[in-house]
Order: sequence, then structure tokens, then C-alpha cells
Amino acid sequence: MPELPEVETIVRGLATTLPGATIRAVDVLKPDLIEEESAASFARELKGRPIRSVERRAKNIVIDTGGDFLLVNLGMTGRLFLVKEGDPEPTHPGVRIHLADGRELLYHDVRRFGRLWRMSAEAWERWEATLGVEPLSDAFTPKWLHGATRKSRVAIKIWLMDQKRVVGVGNIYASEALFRARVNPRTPADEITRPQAKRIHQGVVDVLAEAIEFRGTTLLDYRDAEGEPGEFVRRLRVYDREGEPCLRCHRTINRIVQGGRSTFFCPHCQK
DNA sequence: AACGCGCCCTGTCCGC
DNA sequence: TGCGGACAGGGCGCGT
Repeated sequence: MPELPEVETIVRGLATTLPGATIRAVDVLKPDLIEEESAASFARELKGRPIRSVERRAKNIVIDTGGDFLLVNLGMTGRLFLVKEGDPEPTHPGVRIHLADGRELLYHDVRRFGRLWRMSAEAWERWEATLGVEPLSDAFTPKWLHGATRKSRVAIKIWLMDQKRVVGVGNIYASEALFRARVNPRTPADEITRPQAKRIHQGVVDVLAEAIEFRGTTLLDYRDAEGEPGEFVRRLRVYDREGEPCLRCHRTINRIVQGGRSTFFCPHCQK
């Protein structure tokens, strides 16, 4: 569900209010959400720790708990937010993090594809090193993109979604970026030309930046740290628009399946 | 080694 | 109205 813009929006929200807080207690309601250790150990180790910072790496929320880290991956339907006075009882609470100041940070997840795990600074560095390039960093350039695509025959849409290559681009923004770039999502990565690589680069950067401005895309479940939906859904040009007219040429948007996921594109504009 | 597939899970929607 | 199947923003582990 959440891709880079949604995770970035959540992180920006939490980063304004969480640092300086202290974890008073942790209740794990769904133990299968915890990676690599028991729920009891997870709760015990977090108890009493400070929250120093909240950042994003790829589609993960990275919380510095005083030298160690708490990572949260939201999977498809995960939410991480501060419970507000008068909120209805959550339907699928997963982990409740009680802060010393009385607030409660809730991890909520209907499908439970999300994961939370603690790691040492060293483990975090090792794991971080296996992730691909941040698309909104200086390391992501048209030249890098063209070079990196030489090594793979997979379809460019699948290629863009592989977090070992470029991070943060998921099923929505992969389709959207390729539409903006006017590149067919089925094109083998190693057949992408330099001009196409330049356009894909621009498409990825532009769509992610704009989606962050609109606080992400809410199709169904996504909510930011304040519980509010994102507004970028109204700006989607191809995703979930099968059968509707292309905004550029007015021909029909198609849906195909790649790697078991839907891809939306305009066969006329994206040759 | 790279790649494709099945699977993890719950909810919703659509056709019959 | 009920039921089965398809599908939903992600990512891992498996076999080839």
C-alpha cells in the first residue's frame, strides 16, 4: 500500500512531535508482526527507551531509540499514528506504544503484511546497505538509471519496483512514472535507451515529489500520522483508470498483469 | 544470479 | 441474499 510518498508523509508528521518522547510500555497484540524476536522481548527492550528521531529509508519508518533502531514496514495496510482523543476503537490494532507523556502511538494493520523490528546500529547499517538508491537523492541520475538497467532483462515496470535497485517506487508510482515518461511498461530494462532513461528518471522524481506535496495516495487504507487520507488519488493519470480515456491522447487506458500485479498504461502514448 | 511464482492475511466488490 | 473468485499500496522464500 504505502509507497515512498505515503511513508514520507507519515514520517514528516511523526518527526514534528515524537522526538523527545520516552516509551513507557509496549503492548503487542499481534505477535506475528514482530520480526526476529518474541513479542515479550520486543516489548521489554523498548520499554524506557527515548525516541530521538523519525526518518524514512526506502518504504521503512526508521525510529532512533537512543543508539538502537525501531524499523516499521507498513506492508499493504499498515498505519502508524498517534491515537487521538475520541478516536473510535481500532478494528485491527497490532502494537500499542504508550509514551511517558500519556500519548499512544498505534501500529494498526488489517492484513498484517507489515513488520516491526528492533535492530542495533550495526545491524541497521548492514541492512541499509542492501537497499537500492533513494530516488529523491543526488545518487539517482539519468546516467545511473541507464547504466543500471543494462544488467537486467526484466520489464522496466518490474525493474523499477525492485527495492534492491531503486527504493520507494511501488505499484502505483511505477505505472504513473512510466506514463509520464511515455515508456511501455513491458520494455525489457536493457532495451531502455538514454533518452528513455532520462524521461523515466524525470517521471519518477516528478511523480514522487508531487505525491508528497499532496500527502500521498489514499485508495482505501492509507492514512497519515494524523489519521488523514492523502489527496494524490485525484492526480493519478493511469493507475486504476482501466477503460477510461488517456488524459493525453483520449484513447483507452489498458490494464495488464506483470509479476502478478496490475499495470496501467496507454498503449498509444507508451509505445 | 536472476527471475518468476506462490504465499503471507483480511476485506471488498462483482457476477451469477 | 448468498457464494465463489478476483483483486488490493509489499516483500520474502522457494525452485529453476
